[in-house]
Amino acid sequence: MLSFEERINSKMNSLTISERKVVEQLKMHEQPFLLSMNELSLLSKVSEPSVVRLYRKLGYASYQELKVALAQEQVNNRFTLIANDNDIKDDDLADIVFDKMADQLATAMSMTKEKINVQQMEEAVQIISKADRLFFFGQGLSGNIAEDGAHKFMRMGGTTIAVKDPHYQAIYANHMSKDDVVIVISHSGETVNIIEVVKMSQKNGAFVIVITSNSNTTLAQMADTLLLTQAQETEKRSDAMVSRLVQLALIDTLFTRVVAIGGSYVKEAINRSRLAVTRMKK
Amino acid sequence: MLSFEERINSKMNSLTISERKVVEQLKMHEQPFLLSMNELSLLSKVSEPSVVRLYRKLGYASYQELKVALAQEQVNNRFTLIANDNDIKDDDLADIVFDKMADQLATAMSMTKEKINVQQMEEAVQIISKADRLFFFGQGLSGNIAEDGAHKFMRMGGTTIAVKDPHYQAIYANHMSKDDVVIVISHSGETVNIIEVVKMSQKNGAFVIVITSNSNTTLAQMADTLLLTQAQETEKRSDAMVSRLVQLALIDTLFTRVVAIGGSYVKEAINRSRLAVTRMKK
DNA sequence: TTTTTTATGTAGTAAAATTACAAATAAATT
DNA sequence: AATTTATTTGTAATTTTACTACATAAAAAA
Repeated sequence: MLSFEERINSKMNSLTISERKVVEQLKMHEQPFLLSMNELSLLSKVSEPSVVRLYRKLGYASYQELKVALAQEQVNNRFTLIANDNDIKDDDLADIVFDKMADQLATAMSMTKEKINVQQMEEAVQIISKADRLFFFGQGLSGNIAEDGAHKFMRMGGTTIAVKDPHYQAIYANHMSKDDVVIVISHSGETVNIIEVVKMSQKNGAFVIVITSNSNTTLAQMADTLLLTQAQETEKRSDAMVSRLVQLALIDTLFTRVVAIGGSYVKEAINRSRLAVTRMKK
Repeated sequence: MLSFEERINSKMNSLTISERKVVEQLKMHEQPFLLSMNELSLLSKVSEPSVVRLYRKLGYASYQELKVALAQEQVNNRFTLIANDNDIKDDDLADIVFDKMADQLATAMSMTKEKINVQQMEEAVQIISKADRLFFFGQGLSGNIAEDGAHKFMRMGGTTIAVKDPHYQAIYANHMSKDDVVIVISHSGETVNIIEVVKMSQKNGAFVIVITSNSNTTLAQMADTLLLTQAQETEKRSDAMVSRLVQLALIDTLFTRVVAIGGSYVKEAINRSRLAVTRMKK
């Protein structure tokens, strides 16, 4: 079903002057779907039949149909408007802050989804599944994400290690082999230590998956598989927070896929891990 | 603005038999916003004035207004329907998995937003701002969230400690004072250790903020400030992942607010922290 | 200039929404 | 049980809205 906007765009040059006046009013008005045909014709300074001819040209069977379409699309426009003014201000109270964050997160998630290369990602899933050892490398705040990821994959029963300390990362990198997989999390993508470590890991044959928020970085270029969060850099104060959440969601996605293709064996292993934790809590 | 559904629910018992027949038809019909009043009255087997009386009772000024509301909410219902089929299947490839996760996350975020008590949360922000020491308690996966939170608040320059080990938590709890604030993260809300630790902290006068996903838990009941993620338990495999992301977003919200009311002094402190990290990376 | 085409409006009609009021039903009072 | 009162519902008339047929005006083509 074509949207009002699309219909206008495709028919604009075949519209008469009077008809364009009506379009003008419809676009101008806050809530055009509340206007009667009479009101609309008065506002547009044209006759009612001109209004009729317009919506017929646009492919609506009745004035009601036009109004319904406008009402439904208004909802979408409203969402877009909110999403555009989602900069967090100092005098926004907690609920507003949270709401704006939700908006930014939703946007970031859909932008990230656009950038996903399914083939590459599924290939990465295969490689993780067959990996001898799985390393999560991250420093600072990204270190927490690394730990979170490791914590999850650990439950599958394989060798999974999170490394936050740059020296330890270097040591591990020096002893990698071709059956090892490294998942590197970096917000900036330019941390010198990490770049060195990745270089060394790859030299030793390890497969490197990079999760970062910018494709124009040294780290991104080196990746065997690159997982990008966000396509646009908006320089908002909350950007780092949001991209962190998206990074976690990406790791969750990897995990979900690895479990899915792993079959019953893997699922049982995870179940055993869960039971082990539950037992301990008693 | 109340939704049609909400209006019905709040007015249902004050509706007459004829009026309920109309509601019945509106709910039944695929596209009720395309019905004329005459059609609707015929379908409902009542007179037209009965239809008028119904929408007046529901607070709509005209039949057109009711139709517009129904048309707009139909869009939402459509989204909800899509959102309801977002169970992640084993044969969903990575991009689909990620997409469904984004959907679930968006739903969870908006459900959480509904549950936010602004006054209480802003009060918590004030208390955190004035706190002598700030503790983040969490075990297992929630421990990573605790560390993430601590990492962030730490940059403000105060005393901020993440504690993942139950024994350490117990020790800290025993030495709390009335100027201490504890933020407890727990998915289940029933972890025995954590409950004991919270009890002890409160006994010593500490203020306890609980972040969990269910209000019917022991931990939730004990909270001085309760931050709930999700209102509804759907028992999906991905629920834990999603609620973890929402928990992080809640902590980000707290942090954003604390920084906002802290003014220039706090912002400078954070800036110094950032520079310190940047310098180290060179 | 005349003819043809295109654009627009006038006036009337049909349909839809709304109102005033009365009939019917149910509840309360005597 | 009868009468009054209140509530619910519908009938019929009125107003408003959407739509149509046709005429006029303006523009383009012959």
